[in-house]
Amino acid sequence: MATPAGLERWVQDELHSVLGLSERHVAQFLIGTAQRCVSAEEFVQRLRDTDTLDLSGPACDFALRLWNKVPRKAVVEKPARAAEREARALLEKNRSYKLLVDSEESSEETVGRAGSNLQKKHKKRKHLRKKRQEEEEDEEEEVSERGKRKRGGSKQTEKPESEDEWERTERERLQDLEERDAFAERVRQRDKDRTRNVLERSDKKAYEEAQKRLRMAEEDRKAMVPELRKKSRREYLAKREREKLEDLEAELADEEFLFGDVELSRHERRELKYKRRVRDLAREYRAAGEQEKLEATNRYHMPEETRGQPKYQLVLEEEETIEFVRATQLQGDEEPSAPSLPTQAQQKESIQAVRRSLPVFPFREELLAAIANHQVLIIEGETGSGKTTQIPQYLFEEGYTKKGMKIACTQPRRVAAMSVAARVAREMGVKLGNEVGYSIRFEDCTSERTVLRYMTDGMLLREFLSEPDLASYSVVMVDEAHERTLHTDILFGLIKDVARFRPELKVLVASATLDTARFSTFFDDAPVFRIPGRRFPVDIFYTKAPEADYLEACVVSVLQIHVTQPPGDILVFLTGQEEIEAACEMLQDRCRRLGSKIRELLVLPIYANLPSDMQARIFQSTPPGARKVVVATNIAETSLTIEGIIYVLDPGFCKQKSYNPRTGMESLTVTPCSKASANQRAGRAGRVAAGKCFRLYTAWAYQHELEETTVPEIQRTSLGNVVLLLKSLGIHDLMHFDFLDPPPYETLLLALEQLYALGALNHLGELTTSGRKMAELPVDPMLSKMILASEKYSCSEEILTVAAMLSVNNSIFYRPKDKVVHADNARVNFFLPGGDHLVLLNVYTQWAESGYSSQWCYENFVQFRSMRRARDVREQLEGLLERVEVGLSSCQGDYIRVRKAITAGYFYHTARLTRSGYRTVKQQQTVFIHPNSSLFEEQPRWLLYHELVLTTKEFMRQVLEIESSWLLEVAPHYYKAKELEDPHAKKMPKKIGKTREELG
DNA sequence: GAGCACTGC
Repeated sequence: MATPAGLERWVQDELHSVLGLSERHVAQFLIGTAQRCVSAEEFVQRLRDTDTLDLSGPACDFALRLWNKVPRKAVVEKPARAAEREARALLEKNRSYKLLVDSEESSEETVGRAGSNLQKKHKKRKHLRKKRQEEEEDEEEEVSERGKRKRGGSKQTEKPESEDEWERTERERLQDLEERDAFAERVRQRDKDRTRNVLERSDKKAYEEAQKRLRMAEEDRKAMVPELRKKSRREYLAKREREKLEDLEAELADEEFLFGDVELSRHERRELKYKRRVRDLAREYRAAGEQEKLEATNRYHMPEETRGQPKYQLVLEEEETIEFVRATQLQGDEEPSAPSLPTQAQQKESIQAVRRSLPVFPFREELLAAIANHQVLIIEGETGSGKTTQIPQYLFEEGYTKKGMKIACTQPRRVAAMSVAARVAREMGVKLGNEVGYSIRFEDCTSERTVLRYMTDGMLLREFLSEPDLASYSVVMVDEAHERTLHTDILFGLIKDVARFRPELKVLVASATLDTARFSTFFDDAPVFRIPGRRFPVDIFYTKAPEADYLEACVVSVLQIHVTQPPGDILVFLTGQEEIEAACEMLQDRCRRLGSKIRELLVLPIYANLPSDMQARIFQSTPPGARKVVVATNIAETSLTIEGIIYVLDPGFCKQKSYNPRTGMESLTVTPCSKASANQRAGRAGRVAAGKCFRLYTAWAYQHELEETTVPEIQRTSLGNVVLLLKSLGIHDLMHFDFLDPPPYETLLLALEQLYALGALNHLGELTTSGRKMAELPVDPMLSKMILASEKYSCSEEILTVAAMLSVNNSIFYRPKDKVVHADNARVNFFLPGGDHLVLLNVYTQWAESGYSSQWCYENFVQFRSMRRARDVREQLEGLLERVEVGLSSCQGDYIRVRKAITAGYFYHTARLTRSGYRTVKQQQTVFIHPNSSLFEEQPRWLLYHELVLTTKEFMRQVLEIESSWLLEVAPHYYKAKELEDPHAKKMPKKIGKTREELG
C-alpha cells in the first residue's frame, strides 16, 4: 500500500526539468490521481478536467511516463466496480422488463417482494369481481377492458381464464426474473474473477487478504446481529407475532381445503379469521380484567394477620410470580479485624485512623518494595480497597516526587478525578490545587506546586502531544484499567513504549479482579500485586426458566421483593430511557392498584439525559417504612453509587454501541451484557450490608451464553481521532502498534482513508501541516477540518458554534412524554431553511441572546445542561483558534459561507437524491433523512450529513442542504465532476461539472 | 414517522 518513497522526488525532479514546475503539492496531486485511475486515458482525462498541466506539450509524454511508474491500488477495485455497474445495468434492464409485467407496481419492486404483489392484485381483482356481481352484465365488459389496460396492454400478459391459472403464470414469470438476476450475478462474478487474474501477484495477495477479512467481518456481523437481536425484547415479540401469524396461515390453508366455497378468496378468509381471532382475544382480555378486579376487591377484606410470609401470593397472581433459585454467592472479602465501614465519628476523630483502616494499609511496605523492584506493576483490588487514594500518597511519602517530578493518576471519568483529588487533598491537609490537584477538560485545578495529579485518561493522552516522553512524571498510574475505555487502551500502548526508553519511569496499572493476567502479559509479564477489597457477600439468584418479557418480569420481581424481603432499597438495571419510563409507569400503576395493602414504594428513574433536579432525587434518603426502587441504566453500574442498595435486579441486557467500518455506520443495539458487567451489577448490592442479586436469566445462560468480558471500546468505535493523535505522536505503522486488543483492520483503514481525504495525511501516510493543526483541536477530524476551513470563508464565529453544538450528543431538545406536541412545536420554531446545522446555530444564538438563561431553555424545551456544555466546548475551541491560525470572524448572516465551510469538513458524508431515495455518493448506500430533521419533508437533491446511524433504518442525523458544485470547490481532489452530475434530473441546475463536461 | 446506553478530549 505504501508508495515508494523515491517516487515523489522523481516526479518533482521530472516536473522541474520538463516543465519548470517545482511545487510539491502538484507532484502529490499527480501521484494521488494516477493511483486512483484505471487507465492512462482516464488519467489524462482527469488531468484535463482539473486543468493541472498543459497537456498539449511535453507534459503529455511526462504524464504517460508517470502513469506507468505509479503503482495503482485503485486497479484492484475499479474494474470490479465497473463489472458491478455492468451487472447493475443488466439488472436494471430486467427490472424494466418486469415493469412491463407488473405495470401497476413501482420500479422499486424486487423479486423478493413480488409475492406480496400477488396479494395486492388479488385484492384488486376481488374488488373488481364484487363490482361485477353488483352491477349489470354490460358493465362487465368494460371492467375486463380496464383490467387489460392496466396490465400494460402487453400481449404476454393475457388475462387467463381462472384465478389459479393466472397465479401460476405470474409465478412462472417471477421465476424467470429470478433466473435472470442469477445470471446477472454470474456475469458479475465472472468479471470479478477476471479482474483478479489481471492483478500482479503481490497486489493479488493483498487484495485477497483484504477480501477475506471483509468476508469474515461480514459473516461475523451477519452471524452476530440476528443472534444479538434475537435476545432483544422487541425482536422476540415480533417473532412471536410472526409465528402466531404463520400458525394462523397454516390453519387457514387447511380450512381453504375444506371450504368448498369459491366465493371467498384466500385473502378474504384470512382477514375474516384474523378479525375473529382479535375479537376472541379482546373478549379473553376483558374477562381477565373483570376477574382481576373481582379478586382485588376480595383481597381488600383480607384480615391484617394473614400478611406474613405468604402474603405476596395473595398480592401477586401465582403465575405472575417468578421463581428464583439461589445458585452462588459473590464472596465478600473476609476481614475479621476490620470494623465495617469507617463511621463519621471516626472520620472526625482522625483522618489518619481512617487511612490506617483501609485494606491497602497493611500492605504498604510490601507494595512500595514491589514498586521499587519492578518498573511495571499490576495492582489488583476491588473498589473500596483504597488503592486510588492511598497509593499515590505512599509514593509521595516515599519521595517519588522529589526533583520536581510528578505522579499522574488517571481515571476514566471527570467526576471521579475531581472527587478523589479533593479527598486526597483533605487527607494530606493541603488545599486542593496546591500539592494535590486534578486536571480535566474545561477545568485545570493544578499549579506549579502540584505533584499529585489526578486526571482523566483522555487528558493524559493529550499531554503526550506536548510531552511525548512524559519527562516530568516519575510515576504513572492507570486506574480502573478493567473498564478498558478507548483512552485507557491507547495509553497502554503509548506508556509501554515510553517505559522502554525511560527505565526510571514507574508504571502502575490498577484494575478490579478482572483480566489482570492479560495486563501482565501485555507488559512483558509484569508482576501482579493483590489487595483485598472490602465488600459484603451478595447472594445471587437465577430464574428457573428464561423470561420472555423481561420488562414485565422486572416489575413483578420488584413487587415480589418489596412484599417478601426485609427492608433495603432496590436497584433495577434496564437498557434505556424508553424502557425506564415504561417500567416506572407500570410499577406506579400497580402500586396504586394495590393501594394500602403494600408499604409505600418510591419509584425513581435515573439515566444520563434526565434533568439534574430529577437525578438528585435518587440520593435523598428513603423515608422510614418506605422502600426505594431505583430504575437505572448502565449509569449506576460504574458512574454513580447509590447508598442503601441491598437488592439488585438484573435482566442481563445493556445497550451497546457498535461500529461498522465498511459503511462507517454506528448502531446502538440491545445486547446481553457480559459476565463481568453482571458481576459488577451484583456487586452494587453489597456496599453497605450483605445483599441479594436477582438475575432474570438462568444459571445456565450465565455460564454458557454471556461473554466473559465486554468487547473493549476500541473495537467498536470509529478511530479517526485516535489515528490522528497517534500520527501526530509520530507513530506511523499503526497496523503494528502495540494494542492490548487491536481494533479491526478495516476500522484503521477507513480512518486512514478519511484522514487522507481530509488532507490531514499525505499519500505516504505522513501528517501534513493541516493535519497537525487538526490534531490540536479536541474534536473529530471532520469537525476540525470544518473549523480550519472557516478561515477561508471567514465565518469562524458561526462554525465554532455549529461545532460545539454538534459535539454535544443530540441531546439539545428535551421531549417529555406528556408535552410532546409543545416540545415539537418549540423545535419547529427554530427551523431555518438550509438544514439542521443552521437550526443548531439558531438555537445557540437565541440562547446567547437570552443571556444564556436557563429559563429560556425551559420555555423552549431545550436542555440547559447540553447548552452549557456546548458553551464550554465553544469557549475551549475559541481559545485554541489562535494556535491553529484561524482568525475570529463572522459571516453576518451569509449562511452560504457557513454551509460551504461545513461542506469543506464533511464532503466525505454526502448523499444525493435518486429515484429510489437518498444514496451516499461514494458507497452508494441507501440512506434516509431522520424524521427529526428539519429537512425531513424537503428532500433536497444534495445533502451532507453529520452522522449515519442504524436504528430502524439507515438514518442520516443532522443534515444540511448543499449544492454539488461546492463539493468540487472544497474537495477537487476527492470528487470528479462526472460523479456529481445528475443523470435523472430533468432540469439541470448550473454546475461546474456539467459545463466542463460539455466543453471537454 | 422516529425513539440516544455510558464516557472522554
